Amino acid sequence: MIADARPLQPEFVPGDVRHREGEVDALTSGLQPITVGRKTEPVLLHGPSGTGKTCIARHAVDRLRSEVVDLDTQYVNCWEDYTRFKMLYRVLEGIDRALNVHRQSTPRDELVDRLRDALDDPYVIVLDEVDQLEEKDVLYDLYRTSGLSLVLVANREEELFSELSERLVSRLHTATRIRFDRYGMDELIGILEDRVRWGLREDCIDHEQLTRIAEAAAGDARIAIGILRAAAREADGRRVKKITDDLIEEGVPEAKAEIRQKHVQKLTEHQRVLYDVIVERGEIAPGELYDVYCERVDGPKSRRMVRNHLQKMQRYNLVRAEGESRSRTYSPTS
DNA sequence: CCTCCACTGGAAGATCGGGAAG
DNA sequence: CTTCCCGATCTTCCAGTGGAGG
Repeated sequence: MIADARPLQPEFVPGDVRHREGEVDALTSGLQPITVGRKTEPVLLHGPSGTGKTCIARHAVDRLRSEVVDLDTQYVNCWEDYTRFKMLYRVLEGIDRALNVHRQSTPRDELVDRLRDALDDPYVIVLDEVDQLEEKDVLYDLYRTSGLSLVLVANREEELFSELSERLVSRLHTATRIRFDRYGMDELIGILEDRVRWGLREDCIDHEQLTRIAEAAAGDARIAIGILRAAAREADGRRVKKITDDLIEEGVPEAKAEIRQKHVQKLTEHQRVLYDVIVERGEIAPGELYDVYCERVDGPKSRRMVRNHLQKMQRYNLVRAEGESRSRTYSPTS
């Protein structure tokens, strides 16, 4: 059934992006100055997840690189590299200047200095999930670096700006902002059709089934593709030739579980224990959660640290917190 | 209404680990 | 070798919040 698995992968960037022509044009013209060797004002892409922000950022940058000689580019996911140090390290990696910085004990601004010294060619950085950055001020350091062009990707614009310092907000005022809305049904089906054509053998899925997937995905292309991938994989496993409604129905929770599983793997031992307890109990009060956690673990951390862990798991969308202060309970996200 | 107290999240400072400088 | 430095992690302290119960 699966002829080519790549178009079904979440990271896949199609050579030609569907239904986002306007956004692509806006981004391309925002990056226009680079083609004549100048740096650009930052471009901010914002909108819900699965609306193509990352995809289009990568697509536009790829295309730019084919037009401009000596253009350096780098993609950084700030969810994974969320500290100042890690993020800057990745940025330096993009121009091969990360060598010899394997140490953490690099003087505070050495990384920024090194970046400024090293830049002679124009450099475009895509900062994905930029709202996950712990220390947003590092954006200001990047902003002030000449020759550096920033493409920022965030879920919610207002939330991002509320966490930025005064000077950054005023700087980013001039930024090109491009808003992404959820895909409509027809758009989502169109995206799925492409992936089916590129990735699956012919006639293994009908328009009706694609419609079902699009419905279940609620405008989120990443989930839609995830469902398609899960269903196709399962069909291969069972050696059937067609994707049926049953397979899609099973694919829905699997696609969501897959995203969750990725995050669970990144948890530390202590975080994992907390997560397991919350999943077992379904819903649990903070005090009880802490008691159970202490019983299960050698050398339990302080309550405060546990709260940090719980916050992190909320960011990862693994755990939901409901209520304030005394009435707070934690539960797993379904 | 008032008081109690479990709970939250910010701030400050202690501690650890690893690499650099002396 | 020791000392210093830095980021990461963790603890301690605390003001603020809001439900429970006089």
